[in-house]
Amino acid sequence: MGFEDGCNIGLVLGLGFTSTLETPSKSATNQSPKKPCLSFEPSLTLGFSGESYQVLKKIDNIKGLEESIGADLYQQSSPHSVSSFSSGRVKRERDFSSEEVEIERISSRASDEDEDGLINARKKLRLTKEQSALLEESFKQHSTLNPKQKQALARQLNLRPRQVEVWFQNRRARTKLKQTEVDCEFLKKCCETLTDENRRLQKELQELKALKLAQPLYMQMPAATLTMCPSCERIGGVGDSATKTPFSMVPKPHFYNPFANPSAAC
DNA sequence: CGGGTCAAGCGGATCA
DNA sequence: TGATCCGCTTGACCCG
Repeated sequence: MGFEDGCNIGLVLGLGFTSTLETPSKSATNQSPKKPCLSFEPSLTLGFSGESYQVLKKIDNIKGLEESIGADLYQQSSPHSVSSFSSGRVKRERDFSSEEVEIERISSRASDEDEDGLINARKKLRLTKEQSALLEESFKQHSTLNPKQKQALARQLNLRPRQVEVWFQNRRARTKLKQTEVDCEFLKKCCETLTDENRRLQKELQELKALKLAQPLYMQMPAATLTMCPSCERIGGVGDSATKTPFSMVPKPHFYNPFANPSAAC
């Protein structure tokens, strides 16, 4: 990655992020408090495709079936019934309550056979605009759901609770991925800045070294130990440089030219 | 046809 | 021990 290439400068970066994360309100959820809610809000857009239209049509077609089964099996009418794609894989029944398993069992009956007579064809569910919008709205309020919220949302959206749960999981994953990309870009810029700074300091060091070689021998001492004034040849202490000594340590690694700073204090 | 998107499955970790 | 989360992956679908 380019980031690693750019960092090959012998510097150590220590960076943290605080401003991009915000703690979600826990009042309406019983989820783990350790989860940060990212303020980043990538937009999700779902276009209407022919498939979506088909899904809606199929939903309409099974409305009557839903009513005949009963209100407690509301999910049966959900798009899942059109997209109940077990695809031959082992069903993950531990994610379902007994009610959900029953719903799954019944809905599979309605979905495993489509009009083409295909059995167990895994079809991809595309959420409608309305479903996505409502899920997004709910996600803005809290990025995790407690079981009651999940149930309510599923009922509202005509989806299975499991589908709502999956949508939230994938949504969190997308948010995290997006935030990681943002962090990566930020670190790249930091790395570039530090590279430039390092280059500048190296150049300054070279200039200092060249200047030092050009000086007379008695001046070729480290600035930190240079305590004798070259003009009056008085020895000054290191500790009281602010008041008495003609030479003092430079607090910052800025260019120090002894010729431009003659022993005016003498 | 290849790559992107996204719903969903699976396995492991964590927690009450 | 069950519920839930996350990371990784799969597979269907869409698009240029």
